[in-house]
Amino acid sequence: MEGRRILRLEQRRADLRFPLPDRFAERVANARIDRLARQAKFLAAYLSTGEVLVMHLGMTGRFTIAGGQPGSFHHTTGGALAHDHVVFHMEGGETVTYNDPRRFGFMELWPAEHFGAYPRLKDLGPEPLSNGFSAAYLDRALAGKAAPIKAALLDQSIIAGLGNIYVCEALYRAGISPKRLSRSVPGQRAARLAPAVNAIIAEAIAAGGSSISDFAATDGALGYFQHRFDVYDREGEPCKHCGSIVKRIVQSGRSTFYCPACQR
DNA sequence: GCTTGGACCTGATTGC
DNA sequence: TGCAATCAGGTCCAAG
Repeated sequence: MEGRRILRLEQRRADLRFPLPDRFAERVANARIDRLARQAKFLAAYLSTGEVLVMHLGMTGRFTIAGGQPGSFHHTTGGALAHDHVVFHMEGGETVTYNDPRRFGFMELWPAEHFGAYPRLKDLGPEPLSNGFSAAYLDRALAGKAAPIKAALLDQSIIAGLGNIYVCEALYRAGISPKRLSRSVPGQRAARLAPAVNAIIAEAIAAGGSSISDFAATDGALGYFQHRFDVYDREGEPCKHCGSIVKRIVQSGRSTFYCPACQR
C-alpha cells in the first residue's frame, strides 16, 4: 500500500470497536499512502491528505490482499468472507480487506500535525527490541509496583507491544513466577527478564507470529510460533525443562500458564 | 494514583 | 444432535 493511492474505500458497517471516522470513505478517497508504520500493536498509514489512518487488529482482525495486475503483489484468498468490514480499493487493482469477526479492532483518522497527542499512543512505554528497553529500564519501571509481574508486563504503558501469550512465555523463559509482585523483580530477575522478552519477540517474529485459531498473514498463511510455546495453552502437560505439570491460573481476567517448579 | 474486573463481540470447543 | 456454558490473541473505563 505504501506509495499507492486509495482509489476508493468501501465501508460496510458504521463501527468496529469504535465508530468508524465521519465521512470515512470521502476523507481517504484518492489519498496516497506516503508511509506505513507500526507502533506497538497499532498500524499507522500517513496519508497525502495530512491525516494519519490508525488501525488496530484487536484480537481477531486481519488484512487480506487480493486482485491486482499479473506480476504485481498478489495473494489469492478463498473469496468473500463473513465479517469483511472495510475494503480498500488500491491504485493498481488490488483490494485490501479488513476482516474482524469480534470487531475488537478499530480505525481512526487523526491529523498528522498533532499525531503526538493521539491519545491511544501517547502513553505507550518503550518497545522490546528498542534502545529504550533494558534491564535498567525494568528496574525503574517496576520499582514500588504492587501488581503481579504478569499484569505489569501486559500494561502497555510499561512495555508496549506484549500480549498475553508472549508475557507467559517470557516469564517462563526468565524463570519468574507470574504471581511475583512487580517490585520484587528489579535486580537479578530484571536482568533475566529483559533479554527473555527480547528473545521471545524476536523468535515469534521470525516464525511469522502465532496462530491460535484465526491469525493469518495477508496471504492467509498461518504463523508457526505456537508450535514452540513452552507453557502457553499447555495446562496439564509436562514442563519441557523439569517435567512438572504446567498450571493455568487467571490473573486480571486473563489466563496465565506457568511451571510452578521452574518459575519462582 | 494504582489496580482490578467488567464490557465490548462472535465463533469454536466442551460438557451435559 | 442440540443446547448452554466457557473461553479466546486487546483495550478502555468505572469502581474499589
